[in-house]
Amino acid sequence: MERLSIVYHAAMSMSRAHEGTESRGGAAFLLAQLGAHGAQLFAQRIAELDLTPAQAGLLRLLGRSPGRSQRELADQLGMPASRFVPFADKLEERGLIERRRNTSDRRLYALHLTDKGLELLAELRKAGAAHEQEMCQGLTPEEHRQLIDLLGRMARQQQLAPGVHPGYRSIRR
Amino acid sequence: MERLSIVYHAAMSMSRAHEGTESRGGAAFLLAQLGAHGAQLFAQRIAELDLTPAQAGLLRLLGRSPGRSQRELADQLGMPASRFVPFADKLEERGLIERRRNTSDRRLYALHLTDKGLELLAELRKAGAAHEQEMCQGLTPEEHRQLIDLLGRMARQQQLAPGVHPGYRSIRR
DNA sequence: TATTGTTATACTCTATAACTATA
DNA sequence: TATAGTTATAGAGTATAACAATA
Repeated sequence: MERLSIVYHAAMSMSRAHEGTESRGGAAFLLAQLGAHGAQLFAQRIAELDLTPAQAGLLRLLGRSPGRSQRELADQLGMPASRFVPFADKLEERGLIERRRNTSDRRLYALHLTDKGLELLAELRKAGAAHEQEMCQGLTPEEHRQLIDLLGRMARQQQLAPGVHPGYRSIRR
Repeated sequence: MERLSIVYHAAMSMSRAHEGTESRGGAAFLLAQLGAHGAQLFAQRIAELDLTPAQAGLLRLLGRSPGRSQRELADQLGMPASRFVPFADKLEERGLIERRRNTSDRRLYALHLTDKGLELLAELRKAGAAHEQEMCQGLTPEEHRQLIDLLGRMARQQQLAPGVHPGYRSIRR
């Protein structure tokens, strides 16, 4: 594997020799650039579902672990509880999520997806798969796997929680 | 406080349980996650130089191509001209850049780095190199080259301009 | 008349903190 | 007394658009 990728890298360097040796910066800059670009594309894509990235994040979160309290969810999405309330209100008005009172501790709401919310989450996953294709269309399947491996290890090494990223705050609709 | 530690332990036990085979999402999600994370780290790092990411972007831009007009620069940084004025004002007050009237077309200002600005740009480049190291410390040198190659090709395929990324707008100080 | 740079204003976000109800 | 959820408010940040100077 290691030897193969070295050979591959050398081959690509040669094939790129024609196209000039433009410097696009280091990995960190490229990550920021591609990450922001991809987030923009994804935001545009899910706008067709009338969703913002933060709303999509909440739907995904509820799909994986339903019944969480608003405060837990707000923390995980990186927003203050006071902002979470009107944020959840909109989704509730659209019939995508519902608040259920916790019977043992009546201060807490447990948030759940409705059937309609589940359907939209399925649409969202299709959009995510299409987005992945769009972003990685320049890579071979093997390179695609390689990239996911490298990025996954970096994410773990940076102690990033799987499935939650700190950029929801800054992406506008 | 109590709540935070519960969340923390839950997250840690999750990531430990699935270590190795944990799904961290596709490449697009990892790019967004790592890009946002890296941008945050970088913002913290250059805050020691009393710079925001957007300010750093302008200094780098002027380092590569001095003498541009404010409007050109505002467009490239993705901000309206009306916001660019007070933005450049601050850097001018700090003696990092200067506005020079274009003699042939007296409507235009040509923006240049001062000597002090050039010195700070050198510091900025050191910070950038250290940041690159911090982000990629989990990779071997060969893997690092591989990653830059893959990302660079993706960036070109997505028609992203080298050295400018669309995220300056959304990153806060 | 068009364009660069500038200023003013109105608007959107956002966080802080006060408030209620439950514990 | 402490916490979940909610509401109110004040402040920051922003874009829109009007303005002045020059072409």
